[in-house]
Amino acid sequence: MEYGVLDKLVGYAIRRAQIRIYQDFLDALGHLAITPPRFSAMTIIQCNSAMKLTELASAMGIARSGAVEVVNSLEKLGYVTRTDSATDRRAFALALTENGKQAMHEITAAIEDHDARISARLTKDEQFELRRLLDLLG
Amino acid sequence: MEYGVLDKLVGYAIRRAQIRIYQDFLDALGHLAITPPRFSAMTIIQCNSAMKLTELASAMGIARSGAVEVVNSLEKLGYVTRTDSATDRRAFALALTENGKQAMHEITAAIEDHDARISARLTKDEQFELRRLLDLLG
DNA sequence: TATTGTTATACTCTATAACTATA
DNA sequence: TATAGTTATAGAGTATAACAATA
Repeated sequence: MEYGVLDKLVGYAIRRAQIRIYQDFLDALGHLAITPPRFSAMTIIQCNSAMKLTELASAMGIARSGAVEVVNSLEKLGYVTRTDSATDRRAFALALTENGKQAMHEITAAIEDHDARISARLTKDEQFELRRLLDLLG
Repeated sequence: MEYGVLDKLVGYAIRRAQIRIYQDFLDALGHLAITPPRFSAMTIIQCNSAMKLTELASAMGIARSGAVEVVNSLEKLGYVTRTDSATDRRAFALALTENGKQAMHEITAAIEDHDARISARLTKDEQFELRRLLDLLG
C-alpha cells in the first residue's frame, strides 16, 4: 500500500499518532464515559476554582456552545455542578462534585497509565523532546 | 489559567497540536471542501490503482461504512468515481476523475504549504526527529 | 451595547449491526 | 460461509447564529 505524500507530512504523522492514542484512551477510560475533552474540562475545572463557562470554553479552545455540551454531559454523570456566581448573576461558578473529586483520583491514575503506555517506546528524554517539538508547532 | 496534569501528558501535547493544525488545514483547504480524511482518501486512491472500498477503509484505519461516506462526498465533489472491478462483481475499482487529478495539483500544493507553515519554527532536523518520535508512538 | 449561557441547527467523523449481492 | 458495499442508527465533537437575562 502506497501513501504518497502523506508519509512526508508532519501533520499526517500527528494525525496517525492521534488516532492510535485516542483509541487507547477510549479503551482505558470508555467504561467511565470519559473522553479527552471531558477529561480536559474536569482537569481545568479542578485547577481553576469558580470558572465561568465562557472561560472554560476559551481554555479548551472551543465555542461556548460546545462547553455547554461538555458541562451538560459531565453534570449528567454527576461529576460537575453549576453553582451561582457570587459576582455575576448571568454566570455560573463551575465546580467538581464530591463524586467528581473522588472519580478524578481513578481517572487521573488511568490517564497517567495510558500516557505512559503510549510513550513507552520513548526514553524520558525523547518524551520531553517530543513535547518540546509539539509545543513549537502552531 | 492552570492546566494541571495536562501539561505533563504527551497525549495532550499531541491533542493541542492537532487542534491547531486542523484549524490551519481548514483555513487553507476549506474553500475546496477538502478535510484531512478526504485528502488522505484521495491520496491513497491516487497512489493505489483500482482499490476496493474495503482496502481504502483498512488503509485509512476506519470502518467500511466510514469509507462509504468519504467516497460518497468525494464523488459528489466530482473528484472520485466508482468503476466496476474487473475481477470481482461485488467490488468497485476506485479512481480519481480527470477533475480530481487536476484538483490534486492545487490541493497537494496547498497541503505542502500548510505543512511547511505549521512546522516553520522547526529546523529540518527537528521536523525529521518529530516524525521519528511520533512514529515510535503506538 | 456587550457579555453569559442557552438553544436550534448543521456538518464531520466515527462506530455497530443488519441487509443484498456475489464469491 | 465469507466478503463487498450499503444503509440505518447512534453518538461525539465542532461550529454559527439567534435569543433572554444581566452587566
